[in-house]
Amino acid sequence: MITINDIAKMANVSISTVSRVLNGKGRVGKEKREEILKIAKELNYVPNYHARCMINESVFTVGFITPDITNPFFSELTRGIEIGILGKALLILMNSFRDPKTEEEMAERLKTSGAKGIIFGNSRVEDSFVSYISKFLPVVVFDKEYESEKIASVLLDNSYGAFKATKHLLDNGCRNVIHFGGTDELLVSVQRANGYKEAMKQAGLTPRIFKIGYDEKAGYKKAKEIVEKREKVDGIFCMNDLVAIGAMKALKEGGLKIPQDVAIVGFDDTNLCDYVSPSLTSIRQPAEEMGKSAATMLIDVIEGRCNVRKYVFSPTLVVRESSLKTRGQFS
Amino acid sequence: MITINDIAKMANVSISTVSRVLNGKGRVGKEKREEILKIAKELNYVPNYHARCMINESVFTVGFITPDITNPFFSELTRGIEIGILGKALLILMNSFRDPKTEEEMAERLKTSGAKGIIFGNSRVEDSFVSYISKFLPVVVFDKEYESEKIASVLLDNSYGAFKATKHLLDNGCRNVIHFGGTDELLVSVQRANGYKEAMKQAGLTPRIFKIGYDEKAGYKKAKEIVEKREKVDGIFCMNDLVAIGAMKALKEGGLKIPQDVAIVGFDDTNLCDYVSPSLTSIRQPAEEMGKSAATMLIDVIEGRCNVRKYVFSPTLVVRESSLKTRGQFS
DNA sequence: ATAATTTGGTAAAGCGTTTGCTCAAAGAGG
DNA sequence: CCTCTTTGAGCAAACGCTTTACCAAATTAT
Repeated sequence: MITINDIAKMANVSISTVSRVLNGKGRVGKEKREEILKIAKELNYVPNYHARCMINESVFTVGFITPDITNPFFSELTRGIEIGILGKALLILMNSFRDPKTEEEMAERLKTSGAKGIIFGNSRVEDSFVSYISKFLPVVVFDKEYESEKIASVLLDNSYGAFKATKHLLDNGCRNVIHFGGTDELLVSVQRANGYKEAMKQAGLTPRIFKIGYDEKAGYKKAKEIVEKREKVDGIFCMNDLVAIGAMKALKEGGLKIPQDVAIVGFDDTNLCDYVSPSLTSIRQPAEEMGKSAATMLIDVIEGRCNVRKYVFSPTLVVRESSLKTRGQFS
Repeated sequence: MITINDIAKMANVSISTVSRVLNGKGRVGKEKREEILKIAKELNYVPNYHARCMINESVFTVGFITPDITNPFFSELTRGIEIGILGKALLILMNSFRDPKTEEEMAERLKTSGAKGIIFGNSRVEDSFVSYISKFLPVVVFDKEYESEKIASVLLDNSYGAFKATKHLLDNGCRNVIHFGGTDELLVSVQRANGYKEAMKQAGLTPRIFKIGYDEKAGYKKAKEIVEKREKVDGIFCMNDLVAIGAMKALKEGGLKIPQDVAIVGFDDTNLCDYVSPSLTSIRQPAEEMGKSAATMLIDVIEGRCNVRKYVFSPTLVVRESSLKTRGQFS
């Protein structure tokens, strides 16, 4: 590795002179300046990042722990975060595959690796761990709120979104609406299940919830089962778009028409919704915006401009073909 | 920030003793050891990463510059890379949105930020820039090969893949097969277009290539145009799955049946293929494997175990419904 | 001509860790 | 009782860089 010292020797000047030239500070004669610049270039000199960091902390890194980057919702979120921190920090991406143990290890890793902040995307880590890690560096958490001053949140009213989705199915003539949800360890799952239950209750119907998971495979598998058992189902509210897409495949394979036989609503409103057929009605989370907010909030805290501690976003219903039973029947 | 020095003062020992305790090296009396450990814990001490890096470079970072993390192919690739570097390094993810200027800036940024290596995912940076940056730190490039010893490659035989795809469409009875490709700046686009041309030529047909882009929108827009102009087209080979999915939507909206009226083949074999309808025939790139290879190759170079400089993967055709014209007609 | 200021440059003090060397005290062996 | 080894702990250098205090020469003002 070539250092500022090597350059100094070559140019027959002191290291401080070299440093001044390289940083454009102080006054150095023109000839020496150019000489030094030339040598630095020739030697492909790159200032040592870590040495630099020890003095002035210019560019730092923040970590984003995501359950599954393959899910378009999270990739959009990631993009938002990237935009939010642009120029301020570097983003370290980590994929936990939804394993809480892995998430903890990753956070620990970030902590010992000089990261200046962590964003938890929709994670299953225990509250106690979040509190613990927040003692060391600022934290932003998606979809979960904490007492502590040190922990910022980006929230979406999930139960309201789920309520809307379910209500929409009911309003469109569905009576036997079931819910494909995630596991109870994930708060988001619980909230969405609650919204669904509430809507069913208000309509005087009994909710049926299947806790199946978060991806296409899970949706496909369960829907397949339901088709084979010929269960009486005319609407499914899925906890996310991937599950919905998986379910749609199974239903179609079973010869059922969407939305005429079974209407479907997803969650997240990923860009896929437009491109599956029938296009998928979904509850929109403004992923990119949410990511951006998380990032700016984190940067603010890191740079000592602590103010906002919470962002709340509203879900909106985006109606597409997969849920329009009535119109579907007559068109 | 709390340092080893603070602990030393509190415990009335020298900093070297503290360091020894914390690192489990050297011999320190039991009482002092426990005292020091206790104080460190109470103070939430975290060793300064950068100071540490200046002495022994344990955990380092590598950067991955991806054109579009939203594309499932790249998120799978990313996952592969993550798996490949697990435990060795941290991954810094950067999204260039396919802008070569941005890509250069990002690489420069990584360079000055102490990253130990860079992976370029399917990028449009100029060769000269890759050569330049490879002087500073090891580089792995997807889909492009270089002379230099310092630049490793992960390759896929794109033109063969495209050839297979086109051949498959022709074998299934298509005559008017067109190609939705990317722009010429991206080598992958050129290679796939070439494979397509070759297959058409062998069949005695004239190729028609539209250079449209890389996402659903691009595919949708162009297909819409073609539908509206009522062009004579019975097969489309798309440069990637997203384009294919966009095209499928436009065709369906135009009342055309897939595959009966128009057969479609994509590229990448992302997990979406199974879930669109009709399911999408595609050319498989083993994304996760490729990512893993890139990562291990990079780590090998960084850690001085330089050996492999190139990985070549083979594309395979994965047949699904969207291309089976003949069978489609009779089933 | 002298004092005041500008200009060009050096030397040294950190930043937080790790580690080789030194040294004292304590225990073991003769 | 003296030497030899082991154990415990400190000093100081090193990692590569920035920054500040400081000095000398050159320029300008008085």
